[in-house]
Amino acid sequence: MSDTAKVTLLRDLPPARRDFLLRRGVAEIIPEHEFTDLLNRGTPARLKEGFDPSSPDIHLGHVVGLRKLRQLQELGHKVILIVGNWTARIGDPSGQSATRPMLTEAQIEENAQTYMEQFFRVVDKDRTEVRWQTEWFSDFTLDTVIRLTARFTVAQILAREDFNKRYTTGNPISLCEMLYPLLQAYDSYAINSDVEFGGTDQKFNCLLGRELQQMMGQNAQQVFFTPILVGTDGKSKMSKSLGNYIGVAEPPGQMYGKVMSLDDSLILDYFELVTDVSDEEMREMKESFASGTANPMDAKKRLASEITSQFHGAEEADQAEAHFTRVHQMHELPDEMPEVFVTGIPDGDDVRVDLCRPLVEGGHVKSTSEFKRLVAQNAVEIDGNKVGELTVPVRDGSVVKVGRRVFVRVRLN
RNA sequence: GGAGGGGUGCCGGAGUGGUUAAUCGGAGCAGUCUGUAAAAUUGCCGCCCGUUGGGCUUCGCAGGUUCGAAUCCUGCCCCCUCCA
Repeated sequence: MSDTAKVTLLRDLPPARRDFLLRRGVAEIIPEHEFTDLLNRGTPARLKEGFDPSSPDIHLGHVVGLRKLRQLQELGHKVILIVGNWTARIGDPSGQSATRPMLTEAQIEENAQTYMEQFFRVVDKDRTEVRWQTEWFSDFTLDTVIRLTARFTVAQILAREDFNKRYTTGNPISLCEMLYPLLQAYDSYAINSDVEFGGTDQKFNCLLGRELQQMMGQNAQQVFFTPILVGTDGKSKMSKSLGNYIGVAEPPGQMYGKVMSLDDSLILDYFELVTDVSDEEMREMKESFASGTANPMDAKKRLASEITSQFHGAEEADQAEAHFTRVHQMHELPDEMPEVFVTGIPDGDDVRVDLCRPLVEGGHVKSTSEFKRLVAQNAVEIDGNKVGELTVPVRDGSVVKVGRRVFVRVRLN
């Protein structure tokens, strides 16, 4: 590990850039003056980010912090990615519903690989050190655990807001869960972290890391909090369990579409947290929305395009936009669509076919019942005409539209 | 160890013998409308069937009572609260 890598000092950056780094998409830096000192030190800082490989998908909510890591890497700093394969194995017992099945090592390994693949779509792999928790937790003895837990008090742990709320409302908290912040704190010690990154909801865990490091004779890490991104429901934090997320691995069309379905009120937040669009531009947008001189839809298309191109490149983003404009705004057919092969009974110029089975088998419709419902709801069109029955006349090349998003071209066998 | 409460569909949460495939809310899907896969509004929302009807499988698990059970009985598993 060499510290000889070139590091760009914070004070050498143009003020605008410095400001962008320290203000844009930042909730809080603790303590801020130490952080700026660190960035002026001239040697690579060790920036810690951890994850549990219990679920492999990264979404835009994570991206807020990952973008910061990336920006700091560009100055020459180093990211230490911690794979929480030990904490994931213990399993997070939160949630009153039945015991969560323990992940096998193979599953954890698989999740971790997927996660990292997605992680490195934002963060520079060459400036990242990947460390697995097993490195330090595997040979922990009961003795070590006791000595670790002896450093903290129940009151300290209960000070954490969510524990506190659960405790006072009589909801269960398992001992295991109380151990969780300690383990995360220990990670900071194990890798000698300079700064830990996380959303504001990680405040307690990260600050505990500071304390533990100090107790154990290390420099206390600083903590860099990024704001919580609101999910596609417009209300709650973006999270996988709530299903209100936009994943970084989603196909471009879907990603673009999901952004377009965001509530207008979220547009500026998203610009701020997950794009590089300048503050001035954002200010202009805000004014134009207020004065009614601009259509939020146009800003949202810009947003969707910015986000999509970050993960899929400009070309894919343009295609996604073209598709969106064409299909959802102009109500025309997409350029490309999957094909289904059918056989049917000749009927004049047409052929009568039962579309249900091929569509279900092709995965375009969930079930037969679902298809029937759709037909009954006037949601199925063939070549632009609504159909009200299950067996329908088609010809080779006919386009079947099911609902708003599914387009399929019919091929006769 | 003692006392009490509870396990319902993707989630939350009603329902305590029949008209309940199961109120309601959220999520999801669809129609209309539109400035967009926004908003609003209406409908759908277990699976299957040549389908204004029929079949099958659902209310922790396994049996039982009954013409009939998510609802009653027995056993088992799991969760929570309080006391110790």
